[in-house]
Amino acid sequence: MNTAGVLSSPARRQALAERYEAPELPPLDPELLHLLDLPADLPDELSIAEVASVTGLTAHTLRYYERIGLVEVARDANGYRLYDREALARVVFVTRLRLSDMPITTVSHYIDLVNQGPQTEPERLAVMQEHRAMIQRRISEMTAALALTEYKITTYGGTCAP
Amino acid sequence: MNTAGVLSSPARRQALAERYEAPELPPLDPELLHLLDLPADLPDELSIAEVASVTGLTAHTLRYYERIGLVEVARDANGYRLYDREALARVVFVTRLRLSDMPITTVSHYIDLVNQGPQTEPERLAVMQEHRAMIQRRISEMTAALALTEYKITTYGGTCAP
DNA sequence: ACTTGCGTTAGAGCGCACTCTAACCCGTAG
DNA sequence: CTACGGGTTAGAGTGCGCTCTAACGCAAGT
Repeated sequence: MNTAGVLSSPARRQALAERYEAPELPPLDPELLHLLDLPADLPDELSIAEVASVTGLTAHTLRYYERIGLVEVARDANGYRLYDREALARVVFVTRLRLSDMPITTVSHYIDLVNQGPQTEPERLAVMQEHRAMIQRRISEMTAALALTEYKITTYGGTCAP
Repeated sequence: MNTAGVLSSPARRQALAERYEAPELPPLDPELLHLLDLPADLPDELSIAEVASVTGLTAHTLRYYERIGLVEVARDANGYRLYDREALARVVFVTRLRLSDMPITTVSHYIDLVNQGPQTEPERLAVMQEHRAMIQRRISEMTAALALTEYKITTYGGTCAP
């Protein structure tokens, strides 16, 4: 069994950090895409700092997600959080939904549905279908905005006219 | 010269609304895309309610944009706002940048640069180039999220695993 | 023994972008 | 005359999603 000491050993954290640490670019959003291919050879149980490293979220945010019921996390003998594979998977899943601007209330609702069992599958499907529509709308807005921006760039300088 | 009475005549507002009114769908975002092809035959001066109709913003938001210096708007004899073509163009421009998630501070900075004259063109270009990069990042995030969502939809129900 | 560094909690605070309120003004319709 | 439907202002309030603070616990190093 892991103790808090082992989990937070500098060597281990170092190793994790070297392999998986989020590039600490500008704020939170940008390169979080690296989440989309998390390696499969992570330890079975991670400390909060390690999950933070791997996901790019802060420990504060991870605690917040647990507080509002997005994920359940086990504790060790000292009361420290131990993220197992399932908990990590949840966090990653939530992060991906958040990255596509799904409101936290909706994420929360979806997770409640999953927790309620398989009879909620039709509703989950509906949630995802609605979310897909939203993403598609957002992508076309962004594409239009990209066109405007390209136009401003190629015409240089540019005014405030649309 | 237009009086407030004429500007806010129900008939005129009705006519504008019929032709241009924003579809009042869910919240603000969704179909604001119709902004991307504003008709060219609008009156020369619009009241705040008319600009609200045409752009889909609320009058509150339009006043807010003026307050924080995103646009200057003339007044009639009664102190009512009169949006001329230039003011409308600004509002539309700001709205498009906002739709692509440019923070208001950045919009504001860009507009300050425009107001400062042509010698700021290089910096404006830089702002737009950075914005383009952000949009591209956002589009690829959304595309990845779309793929995840499609996957969840096709595999039906779905768990919270990533 | 004490400092360092990680963790814990409850709860307060913050930044953003609106959004709304209260009190008031003006012109037309009934 | 008065009610109504527009407009005005300064300034307060809201909802979201974190983000931080304060006070504390444990254990390993010097």
